[in-house]
Amino acid sequence: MERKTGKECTADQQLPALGIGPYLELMDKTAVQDADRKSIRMGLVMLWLSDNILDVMDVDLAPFGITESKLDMLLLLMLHDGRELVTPSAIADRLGIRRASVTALLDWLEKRGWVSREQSARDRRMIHVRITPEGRALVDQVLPTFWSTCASLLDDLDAEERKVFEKILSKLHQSIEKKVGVGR
Amino acid sequence: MERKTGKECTADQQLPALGIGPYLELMDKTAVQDADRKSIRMGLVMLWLSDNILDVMDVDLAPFGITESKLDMLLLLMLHDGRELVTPSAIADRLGIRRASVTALLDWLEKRGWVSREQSARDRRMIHVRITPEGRALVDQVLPTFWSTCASLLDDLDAEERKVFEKILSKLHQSIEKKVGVGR
DNA sequence: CCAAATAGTTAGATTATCTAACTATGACTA
DNA sequence: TAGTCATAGTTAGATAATCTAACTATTTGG
Repeated sequence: MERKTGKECTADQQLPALGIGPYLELMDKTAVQDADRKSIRMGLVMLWLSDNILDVMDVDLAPFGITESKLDMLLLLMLHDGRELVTPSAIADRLGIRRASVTALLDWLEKRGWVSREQSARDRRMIHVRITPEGRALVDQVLPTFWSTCASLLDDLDAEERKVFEKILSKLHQSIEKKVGVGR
Repeated sequence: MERKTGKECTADQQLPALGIGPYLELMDKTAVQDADRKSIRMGLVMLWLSDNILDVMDVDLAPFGITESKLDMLLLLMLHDGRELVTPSAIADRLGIRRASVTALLDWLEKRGWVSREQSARDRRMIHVRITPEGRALVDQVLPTFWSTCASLLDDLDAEERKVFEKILSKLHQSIEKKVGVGR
């Protein structure tokens, strides 16, 4: 909980946010019903973990010159390649972002030659987006790291813990899906 | 796993990223050792949860016109108020961000009257940052929501599950702390 | 045939970061 | 004490990932 002081931070990367300590301290001062304390404490850890897990992935992907959002898009294209024609609108739907954001992402990926755009002949408003061989090569290169980073999140859990955690995770998944799903 | 299609997304808020489904599909196509599959799958869920947990908190804080980063800073100031003089450098250290970023955050908070800056008399290079009564009022107003959002993350877990999850969380906490701690 | 819907882009904004360079100021040393 | 070095904070300028609103084609349906 205590931050190491001393040596100056020289990182050239994004660093995670405030630890949990200060929050716990504040919670103890705040009038919170005793029964809730444990849940809150666990929620705080989950929040902290969330920040830092994303950070770990960011850092691991960085050497490949790609971010999670962009990898998401490439994977999506890879998955549909050959099978279906993918349009920016469809991508926006799938990724849950706006069409304008997709345009920006595609511009970036296209500039690097990882995706290509082609106007549809049937409906000239539409664009077909495809991953290029270079894009595919990049993904092939990144995936092993991606998988191993995913798996490494559980490194310190033993077999028994993994077993129970699996069930808990799936409950949490559903639970959060319900929450974020509201209003859509 | 499957996205609801149909109704157009009309949200005026940030939406979470690609679900897990596409990743699982890709994993199955990729040459991954069978033993790892389960860990990877769980890691993927953790990644998804991370994105979405932060999102839930963002959404819950939004009505107060504040974000987690800014709340972090206010809480830090609140905690030290009266006890210690807090400088931007110290804040940067505590939050793990650069001094320049602290300047930006403070500018924003100061503009709204939630913090104040005052030059130190003893060392005129230094600035003392304080939370204002208005800032304190804001925090008092936000905290109940913050706590309840934290606690609500565990809503769907029963007593038994919470008990085991607590241990798992603390292991994960340590484990990730070790990872992000490397190189600092 | 024309109005309305749809697809994609552009323009401009926000949030949260970063690095590098700059301005004071203080501290130590020759 | 003058000169150099270190420290504190800010500024300037960049990037990433988003958003909204307005715009341009193009298609569709009455």
